[in-house]
Amino acid sequence: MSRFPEVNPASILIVEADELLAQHVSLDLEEAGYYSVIASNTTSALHQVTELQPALVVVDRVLGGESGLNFCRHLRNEGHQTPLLVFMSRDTVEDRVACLESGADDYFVKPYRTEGFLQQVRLYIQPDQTNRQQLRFSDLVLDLGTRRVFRKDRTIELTMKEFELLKYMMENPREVLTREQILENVWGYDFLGESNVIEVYIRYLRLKIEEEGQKRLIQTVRGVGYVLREP
Amino acid sequence: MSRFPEVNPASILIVEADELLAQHVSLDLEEAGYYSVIASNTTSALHQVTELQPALVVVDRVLGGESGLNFCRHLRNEGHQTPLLVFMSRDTVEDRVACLESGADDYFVKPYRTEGFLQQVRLYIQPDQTNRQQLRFSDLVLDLGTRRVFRKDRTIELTMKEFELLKYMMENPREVLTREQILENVWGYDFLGESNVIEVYIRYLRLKIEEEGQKRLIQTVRGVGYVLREP
DNA sequence: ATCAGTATTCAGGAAGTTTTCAGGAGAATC
DNA sequence: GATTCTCCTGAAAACTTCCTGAATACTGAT
Repeated sequence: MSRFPEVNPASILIVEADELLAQHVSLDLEEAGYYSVIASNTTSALHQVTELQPALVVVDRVLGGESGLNFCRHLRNEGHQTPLLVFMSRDTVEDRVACLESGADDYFVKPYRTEGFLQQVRLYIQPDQTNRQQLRFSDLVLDLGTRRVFRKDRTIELTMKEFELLKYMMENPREVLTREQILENVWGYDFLGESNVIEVYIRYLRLKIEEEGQKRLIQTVRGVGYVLREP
Repeated sequence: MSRFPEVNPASILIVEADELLAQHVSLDLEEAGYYSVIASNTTSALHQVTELQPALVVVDRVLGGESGLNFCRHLRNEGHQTPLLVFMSRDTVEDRVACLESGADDYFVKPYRTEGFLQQVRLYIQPDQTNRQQLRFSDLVLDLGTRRVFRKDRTIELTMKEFELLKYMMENPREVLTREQILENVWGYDFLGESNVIEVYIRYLRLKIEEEGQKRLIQTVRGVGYVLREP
């Protein structure tokens, strides 16, 4: 178990089709100490809102064909209370009204000034949302509350043993864990049987969290065990 | 076993663009019995943190264009738990808060007083991190936890026998080891077969750790055996 | 020049790991 | 209580990597 308190920044979802702008916003937010995730369309965004449960959502009014305001309405209709900020290109009275009517909490105009934007963000982030119990490693997030994992925009469901194993590894990142250690900590055995449970479960985890040519995070250390480590 | 008891000082990473200051901090730390490594930019620093796994990281808030605090945040987001100390030029309430919010554990103000600085360092170096088992010889670091070797900026993976052999040699630096000793300690044989395993493995090690015209550390002592010694 | 000691190369076998599969335990549903 | 489903776990085959001895080339001392 970690001796150092985990810093658990609040997550913010950016719903933006313009990739460059999205990256820009993301950097600003990370610089301010938040953890941000980008969704480029409303389908993905909707998924993220329900799964990741961000503390705040930033939506562009125009999402390449789709309407950001419709997205806001949809979220509100579904009962989501997450604070919503809307990016706009123009700033007329009608625009403002349309924004707020769609369920958004606030809006701001592109091009935005970083400092003003961050002030607004701070205003809407709920302080207690920042303390969700999560373990992070690289682009992997393990939510201890919902017992789920996120990687990129995928949500991964884990079974009991898979979860325990990944949790143990994420509590000891970059440390080579021997089979003995794993068996003892995850299975509670204090002997080394001739079973290959560990191998099988490592495989399950790899299948789930290393889909489609993503970089391998669970590495084999031949003759010793396994490590969670970036390639 | 070596006549000179191997001390195992904790490694400290200094992330500082100002070379003079970096050297100064480094000297202070080495005088206090620590092993220090300097990184002049965040890219290099990130690499060192993941590979060398220092017991403590000292970061300057200003890194010639880059932000030290962003570096702290980045580390925390990636799941690193290493204690972080931040150098600051000013000391306002906002500065302190910004530091701590970035995930740093503590801060101190330039110009620093050596004694106070060292006290803080001692405070944050965890006793069991001090024992992050590493063997060092010249610019070679053997990490017993991750079972890897670092030389300069390179990370080298070793196989089981290579690791055991290098470990044995690094436990007995500057000592000429006979083939008998090596066979007994690394292979567990108490007889001298007519095999040339040792030669072959010495070669493997040389290939891996003496890349590209670096100085030869594993020397042959004709008629006797091998030594780990600087040229 | 000779020769013992060392370096290099290589290929087969040993050891370790991945993958697949099937049966059984236990929970959930009807 | 029966049925279905998911999850867990051993066994075995397929695969990969590492280890090792043998054969050959090189080196330095006398």
